[in-house]
This record gives sequence, structure tokens and C-alpha cells, in this order.
Amino acid sequence: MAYHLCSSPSSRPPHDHPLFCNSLSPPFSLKPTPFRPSLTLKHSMHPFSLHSRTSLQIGRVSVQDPISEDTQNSNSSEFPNSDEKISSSSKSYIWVNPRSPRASQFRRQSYDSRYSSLVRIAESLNSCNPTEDDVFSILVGLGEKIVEQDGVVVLNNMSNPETAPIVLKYFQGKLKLSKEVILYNVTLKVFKKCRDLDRAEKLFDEMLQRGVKPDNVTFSTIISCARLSSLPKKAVEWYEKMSLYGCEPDDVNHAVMIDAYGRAGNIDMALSLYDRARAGKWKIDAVTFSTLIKIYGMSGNFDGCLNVYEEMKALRIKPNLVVYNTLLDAMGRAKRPWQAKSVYNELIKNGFTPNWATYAALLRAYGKVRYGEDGINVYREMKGKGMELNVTLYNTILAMCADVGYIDEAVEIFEDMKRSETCKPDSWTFSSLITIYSCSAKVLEAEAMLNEMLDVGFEPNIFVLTSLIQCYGKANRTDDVIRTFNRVLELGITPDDRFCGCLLNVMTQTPKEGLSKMTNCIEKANSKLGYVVKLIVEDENVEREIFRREAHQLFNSISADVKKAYCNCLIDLCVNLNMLERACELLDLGVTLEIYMDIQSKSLTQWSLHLKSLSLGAALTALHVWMNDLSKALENGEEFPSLLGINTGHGKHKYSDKGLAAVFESHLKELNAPFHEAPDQVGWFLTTKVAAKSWLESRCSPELVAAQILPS
DNA sequence: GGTGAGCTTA
Repeated sequence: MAYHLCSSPSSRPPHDHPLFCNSLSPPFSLKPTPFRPSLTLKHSMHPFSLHSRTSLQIGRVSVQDPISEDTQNSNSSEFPNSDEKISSSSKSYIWVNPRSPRASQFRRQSYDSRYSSLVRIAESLNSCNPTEDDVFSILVGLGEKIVEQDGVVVLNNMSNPETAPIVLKYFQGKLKLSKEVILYNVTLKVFKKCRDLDRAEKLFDEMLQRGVKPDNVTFSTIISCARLSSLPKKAVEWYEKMSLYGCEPDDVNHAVMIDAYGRAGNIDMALSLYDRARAGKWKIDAVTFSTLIKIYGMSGNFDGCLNVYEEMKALRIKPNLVVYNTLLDAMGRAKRPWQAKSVYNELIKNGFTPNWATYAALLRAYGKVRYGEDGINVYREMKGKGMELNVTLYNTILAMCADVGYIDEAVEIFEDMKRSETCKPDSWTFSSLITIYSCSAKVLEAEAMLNEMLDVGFEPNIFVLTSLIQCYGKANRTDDVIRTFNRVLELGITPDDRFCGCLLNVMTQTPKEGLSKMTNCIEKANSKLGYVVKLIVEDENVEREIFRREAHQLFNSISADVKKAYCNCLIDLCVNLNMLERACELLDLGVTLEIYMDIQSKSLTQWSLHLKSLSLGAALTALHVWMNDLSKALENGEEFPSLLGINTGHGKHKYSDKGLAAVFESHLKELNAPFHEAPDQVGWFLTTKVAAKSWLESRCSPELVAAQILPS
């Protein structure tokens, strides 16, 4: 089943990107900024330091490398199924020589038949009325010769939280129990299956009242019930209560708690339990290791993930597929596709067969960093193996296509999906396709896809409407933007930070006459943002301090992942309106609030300006500030380094073939600046100390430079 | 009688 690529990304027509005009369209990147862990994770006891290189860090795999096709290896069974959990403790009424080989077989058969009848009884108890009459009448069927173990087996196979306590009561009344705690524990297990922590807690109180002492199993069951009920903090509470009841946590309790602490967001505690587990030589299995990798990944400590992986190998614990998948996912989130590829190769080498989670993680890893070809290769590999893709996998591939701007490929995959017998496009699918068209301002196609979505019965959601607004904005159709915005309000959808960011981005592309309409929308969507925008568009004379204070308050009120996008757009708006001073003010605020990090850097040999992830307006503003700083340094007689450089990044942003680099090249020429593109360093413009100094000296006063970079 | 896993988007 060959997959044919209709076009390569480079065959798309170049995006028009003139320097200063209303079509100034900074590639609007709403990528979340890397998560910065608030806790420093110290693992002093680890045999591997967090900075040590692990086997997966060696060497970078080329993007162009084909993904290994060597995936036909059969999966060796890592964990033979042990099916020996059922102990034979029932009585046999026919004498068989206990030493004969037939004896154990006989015991087993006899027990199996008893066990099956107990399971059947449990099943009827799951569906009967929760009354003593009904429950007891079923249990009478057990006969008079019941033993404690019968109660354990029945309750252990139950799932009805209303009848289970009545069953418990029956056995308590019928038998003199020697291990009552076990009956309580299996009843708690029923509540755990139903994620009913309330009932579990009530039963715990009841067992205390009856004088039954809880044990470690009691606690691990309740703790696990809490974490399955998405109440990890409750899980922590119960764990901390253990010693009050004379229970010392054991291996199993710790393994559960590493997970529960991780889910409760208490990463320090999770890791310190892990440290204690290692120091105490407790048993830690592959599942717990995968939990640890996930915890490190969530905290943004991606080297920590690799170290855990190395550590488990050092402890001779065999990774399983889930460990590999978790690691793959973490490397994707870390934006390290080459390491994701290494993990993938390693799991293949070790004989595992990739499953959907493996492929989904790989696709996300490639999509995030726009490794389009690699992503499409994953799709080809899955199709080549005849894999049945599910909706999520299709959606992940389409999201990847949206990330890298593969329109034709997305359409083909969408058609393939519609032909598939096992899954149908859902609202996510349509949302991705609408996004793909919107990012390229293909209004007709986006609208057609919207109609197709409505035809099959999906309501437009905030994702779809955000994309459409972006589409109309790019196509300069302000009235359609306003119409769509009103539709959002009519549908009762609350604008979120990203939605407002999109409106703001549209505004940076809106011709002057449309600005007041856009301001109105933004005011309705977010009054704080609306106010700052109004100050920029309508109030030239507002005091600097007041403007800064309002902008500061705005940045404090929005989520971290949109701050840079907002700041970029606001600066673009200022630059579009010839307000360089305001732009500088916002850039400075952005630096102060650490929205922008390390724009300028100085080493002994090189001074640099880093413009990656800045919008065009923000980058030009930063250049202006840098040039002024250099002039000041020259005036002050500061020693210049041998090299000065500007890094614009590779400029391969999706949907924009002309990145910052191309725009800067011509802009630097206009300024007569002696910076030249470095042949061996993509995205770098370099100059020497001598050339820089003579150029700075030849420039007029800094004020005139301002005029030079502004649109005429 | 006890732990326990990857699945999404602007």
C-alpha cells in the first residue's frame, strides 16, 4: 500500500513578506514555552549525574535517515504469564494418595469447580437488588459448609459497591473469622474498582469500630482508590496516616505512592521516595520506572528521564514497551527528535513491536520540531505494515501535518481515513484540517471543510473558530473576522488566552481602517488586553509609566504559554503604527519579566543578538536597541570582541518561507550594516570588530537610526 | 486480599 506524496514542502510558493506594511505577518507561534520546573530536582545519590551523557545521547541521528525498517522481529515474551495465583485450599471429599501425581491435578480440578461456582455467585450478586433479602438468598446457595476463603473469592470477584457490604455482613454473621481484615480488604477492592472513595473511607471507619486492625494491604487499596478517583492528595493523606495505625509502608505502598505523589504534583516527594527505595534496596519494577520517567518528563527534566532509563538498565531491570513509549514521549516533549529516534531504534533492537502509542509518540516528537518527512515516514511505515489506524493516530498525523504545513499530504491522509472501515473523522480531525487551510489563508477550502464538519453533525468549537479567525485575518477579511467573533459569543463560548492572542495577531495584519473594529472585539474578549491595545491605537499621549504599568498587569494576568505571543504582537502593533518608543518599552518589559530570555549576549570573543522566536517587529526593535547599546559601548571606549553576530534562527517557520533571516538580510543592507550571512552557520549574520566600529562611527546620532528603521 | 501504563488540536 504505497503512499504517494503529492508535493514537497519546498514546492510551495514563497510567502509574500514585505518589510513594513500592513501585511507584516509575524509567524504567529503559539507554541508553549518550555516548562520550567519550579523545583530543582536534586538527586545527589544517583549513580549517574543529571548531566552525564547516556547511551541515548550519543550522536545525533540525521533527519534524513530513514526509519529502520527492521521491525519485523517478533516480540520475545519478556514476562511469561504466571497463571499460578490461585492457591488450592479447598477440601476434597474423595481420598487420593497425596503423593500420587494425580493428587495435585485432582485438587486443582476440584478447586477450580468450586472457584467457578463462587465466581458465578459473585456475578449474580453484582446484578441483584442491594437488599439483605435478595443478597442473602443468593448466598444461601453456597450451602452450610462455607469457609472464610469463599467470602474472599466471592467479594474479590464483585464489582457492585451497593451489594458488596451486604455480602461482607453475611459472612461476618455466618463465620467466626480468623482473618477479618482480608474480607474488609477485598470489599475495599470493590470500592476501588468503582472509584468510590467515600464508601471506602466509611468502611475503613467501620472496621476500626469493630476492632479490626488495618494492614498494609488495606492502605494500598484505599490509596490506590484515591488515585484512581483522581484525588492524589487524598492518596498522600492516607499514606501519611499509615503510621498512626501501626503500619510501616512496604515496597508496594512505596510504588503506589511514587505514582500518587507524581500525580499530586509533589515531584520532590516522589523522587525522594525513589531515593529511599534505592537506598533501602526495595524492589522497583519496570512500571514504577516508567512512572518515574513520566514524572521527570512532566517536570521538564528530560535528562532526568534518560538517567532513570540508564539506572534501570544498570539495576538489570528490563525495560518494557511502556517504558520505551514513555521515554519516547518525553523526548518528543523535550524537542529532541534525534533522541526519540534512538529510543525507537533501541526498542526495535530489543525485539519489541511498536504499538499505536509508540507511533503516536514518534509522530508528536517529529511534528513538534517540524520534521515533516520523518513524520510522513512514520505514517508510511504504519500503512506499510498494514496497521489499522485509529482516530487518535489519524488525528495525531494530521496535527503533525498542520505543524509542518503539509496541505496535500493532509488531504490525502484525510481521504485515506474516510475510506477506512474502522474509524470516522471526529471534531478533532476537522479542526486540524481547518487549521491547516487557515494557516495558509485558504479561505474557500477552510470554509468547505467547516461545512463538511457541520454536515456530519459537529458543532464548531473554540479551536475551529480560532483557526477561522486566523484564516480571515490572513486573507485581510476583517468583516468576516468580526462575524466569526460574534458567532463565538453567540455560541456562548468563552474566549480563552489563545483565542485573544489570535485576535491580537490578526490585528497586527489589519489595515489601519479596520483597527477600531478589532479593538472593539478584543475589548469584549479580554478587557485588560483591550485596554492596552486601546492605549496603543488610540492614545498617543498616555504617559510612559502608565502604559508600562497596564502592560505589566496584562502580562501578569495571562497564562505563561501565550506571554511571548502577546508581547510579540503588541510590539508589532506599535511598530506598524510608528511607535518605536512604545515598542522599546514593551521589549524592555518583556526582558524584565523574562518573557524574552538572553536577547543580547557577550563573551570575550563575540557579542551577539539572538532574535529567534521574536516577531519581525520585536526583532527590529531589538536590533535598534542593540545598535544603540553598541554605540554607547563605543562612546565609552569599551573593548570590542573580534566578532559580532546576529542570530535570526533558521527561519523555517511553517507557512512562511521567508523567515526573519531573509527579511534581515535586506534590512541590514538598507542600513549599510556590515553584517554578512555566515556560510557555515545557518541564520547567523556576522561582522568583525573593525567593520562594526567603523560602521557605528559613520552612523549619525541614535535618534536618526530610529527613523531609519521605521516605515516611510 | 494490595501498585500499575501510554491519547491528541489553535
